[in-house]
Amino acid sequence: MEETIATILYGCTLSKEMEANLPNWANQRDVLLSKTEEIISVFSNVKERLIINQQQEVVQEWLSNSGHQQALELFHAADQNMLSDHIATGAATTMPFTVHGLPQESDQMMVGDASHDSSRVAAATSSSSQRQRTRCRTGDRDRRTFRVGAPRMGNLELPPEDGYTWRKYGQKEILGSRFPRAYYRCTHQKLYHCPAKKQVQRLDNDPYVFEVTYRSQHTCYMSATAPTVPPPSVEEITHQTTTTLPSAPLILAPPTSASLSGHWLSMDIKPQGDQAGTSYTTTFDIQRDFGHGSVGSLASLVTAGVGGGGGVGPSGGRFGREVDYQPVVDMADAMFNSGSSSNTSMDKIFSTIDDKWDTAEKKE
DNA sequence: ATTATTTGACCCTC
DNA sequence: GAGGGTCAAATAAT
Repeated sequence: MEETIATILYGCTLSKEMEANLPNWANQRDVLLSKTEEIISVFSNVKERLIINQQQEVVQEWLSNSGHQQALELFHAADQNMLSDHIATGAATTMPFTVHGLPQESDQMMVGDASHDSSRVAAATSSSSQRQRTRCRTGDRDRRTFRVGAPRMGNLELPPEDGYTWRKYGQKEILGSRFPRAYYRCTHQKLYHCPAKKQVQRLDNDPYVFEVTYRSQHTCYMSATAPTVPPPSVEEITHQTTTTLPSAPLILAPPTSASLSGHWLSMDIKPQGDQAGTSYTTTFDIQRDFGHGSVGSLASLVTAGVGGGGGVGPSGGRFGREVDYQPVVDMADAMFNSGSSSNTSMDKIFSTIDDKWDTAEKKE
């Protein structure tokens, strides 16, 4: 932990250096890019360390408390990339932690039609054998479906956060499902024309599991509410998405620090439109990010707008009012995973940017 | 006053 | 026409 703190302090030093030299560097894009990437790198490192610690603690605590020998085996299996077998045999039911990761394109690619997704989901969530109609709406082409565990304590209605702020715009009873389906869109839809949406539905046969379907990509990388480490919760490990174009490139890859910083530095936040025709089916298993390997997957996924496996609900919302964008604050915010974004010196530095954005927004 | 949620109605696709 | 998805007015929370 000491090493982590030291890394944080180093990152703070770099940030202060940037703050102090900002007037000089303002016109030196390359320098800004370089420095920003350095800072991002440092804080990404910090974040990974923290995530590792948290996940390990949660897993160990749960295992020690529950005495689930099967889960213990599962955990080790995950560590050895053997989880698919467990899932296939039904062993992987619930795990008290959230695991996000990148699907491997080679992992059990399933050829399917996006339009069949809802049918499949409905069929899976309904005990009845009622056959659902196939649909293929325009927006169905970019869908990624995850199963996310609901918290076992507290408000069972709310799956864990996924780091984004969503605004609920609808709810509908679904034929053959006991529970209604909730529809969410990105809170920043207006500001950034962010097309991201998600649907959340509780499984019929397991009310503790939500099926979350993400549609379209986030174009608002600078979330006002920074990506957060989901609380310890049960998360279905099977992730399923559908594809009409098996050869379509996966867009689940997390943004590189360069790509992210590119967005952040340039403030070039433009609608990227739907990734038309890029929906896909991928079934993949728990990621092997515990204790080793690439641990930044969670943060990366969330940051990338991929919808890293879960979360629902009126996050932000009335419990966390939307704030004006403070790009660099958010950047640091995201890196720190804090969610608070005020009272920093960065505010002053970028207040002009805020003003400009506010003005632009009011013009609309 | 502002922003989010709820919910019935409407639209779109099959 | 059926059913899923979205809109938008009403309502609630802050």
